[in-house]
Amino acid sequence: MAKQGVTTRVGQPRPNTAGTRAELVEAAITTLQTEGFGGSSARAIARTAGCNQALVFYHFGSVANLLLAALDATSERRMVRYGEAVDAADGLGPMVEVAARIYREDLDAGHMSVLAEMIAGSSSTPGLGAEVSARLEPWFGFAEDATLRALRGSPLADLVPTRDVAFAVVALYLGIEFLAHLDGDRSQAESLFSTAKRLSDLMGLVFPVAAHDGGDDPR
Amino acid sequence: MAKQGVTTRVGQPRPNTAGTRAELVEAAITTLQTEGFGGSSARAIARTAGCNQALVFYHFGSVANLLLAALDATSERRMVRYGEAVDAADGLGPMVEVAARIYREDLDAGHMSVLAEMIAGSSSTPGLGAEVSARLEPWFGFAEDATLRALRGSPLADLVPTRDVAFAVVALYLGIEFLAHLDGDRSQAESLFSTAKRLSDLMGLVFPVAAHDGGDDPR
DNA sequence: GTCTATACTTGGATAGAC
DNA sequence: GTCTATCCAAGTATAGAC
Repeated sequence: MAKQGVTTRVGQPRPNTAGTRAELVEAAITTLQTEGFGGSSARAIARTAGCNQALVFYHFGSVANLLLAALDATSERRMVRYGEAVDAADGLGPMVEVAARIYREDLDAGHMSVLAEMIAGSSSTPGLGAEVSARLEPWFGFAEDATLRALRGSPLADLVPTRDVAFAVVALYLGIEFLAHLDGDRSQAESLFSTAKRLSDLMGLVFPVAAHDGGDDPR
Repeated sequence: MAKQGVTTRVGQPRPNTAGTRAELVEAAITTLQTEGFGGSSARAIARTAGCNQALVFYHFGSVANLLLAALDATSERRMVRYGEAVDAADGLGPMVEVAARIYREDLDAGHMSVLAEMIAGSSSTPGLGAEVSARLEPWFGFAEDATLRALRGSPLADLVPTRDVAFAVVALYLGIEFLAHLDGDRSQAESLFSTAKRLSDLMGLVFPVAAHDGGDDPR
């Protein structure tokens, strides 16, 4: 029925080109970013990957599984990258700067996008919530570590429960991502980060770091 | 085809019972809450409303329009309610208490749920983002007003740009809603609010309020 | 205004040829 | 492993009877 028989490459099976599986994962990532969770069907992802729709089910069993694999892939990459950035930051001011840099880099790379879409889709897909939740756990740990690093040596460290701060930070990042994506406007987030920077500098004056030389308390 | 002809009430048109339109809006709200954006089809909503699927299109033209009407309905209700609560709060501590109370009440009533689902669905539905974004605008204004009220009379008022705080507050609420809904766990949010309360009390000691008699604006 | 019936589309998933 | 073909379910939307 379909016009074929001519020498088109369409319809020709490509034998095991390195890894269709990996290509599908990459395609799932970009499809989640551009079309959202609702637009990430097996057909849409396969189109992006340049392969057949049936391969989604052959390699992953279901669309949801492929999407989770996509989330795993970006998560691992970003976790490594952010770990380095955070390790290089000491104190509140530098950590806020790192946070802003991570935000920008992440917005471009789109990891938060992937995460946000998976969270968004979890409300409508039975069982997905638990899977996504489990994959979110390391990020709370990461944020808690960053919080400890940011407050180390400051009297604030004893006043604020790092677990709560970590939760708030993750929630805030998530909320910012949703809002920024909603109207494509980054400026509000940028403004917020620059204000945060200014306030953290101010905080550094009120609560000087104890660890270094004698910045003794003004009492 | 379907067995009919007997005296079942099924299949009998209910003439203009007060307002099917309003019933559909209510059904859309509960469907968004229980099934999420992806599960809120015309059929699902009509089932909840106990009426026919075709009525969605007769009354609203499209599913998206009905969902937007649902968002409008909850938004208006909650805006009135929160306005009263915020008007009764003066100073940082009381405002944080109000924020926590609003959070709990809202989680039960499910307005944030509806908003979150609409934001979630906006990534996949062309044109929806702009509509939702416009409906979010009043909430930024509301948060900004609450921020002004919370900081009135404190030296912090001159240090903190209220617009940035408002943006952060909305983003944080949104993020918390998504996270709480993901695994059905409220405890992290509760912990965060109680920590916020403790810190705001502490802040009240560091930056004491200048003048305050509960009446007209303290200058 | 409300219902039934239906046309049309898209998507998940499987069977089987290559 | 990859593709074609196909089945089936669910959704949007419209036409027309009541």
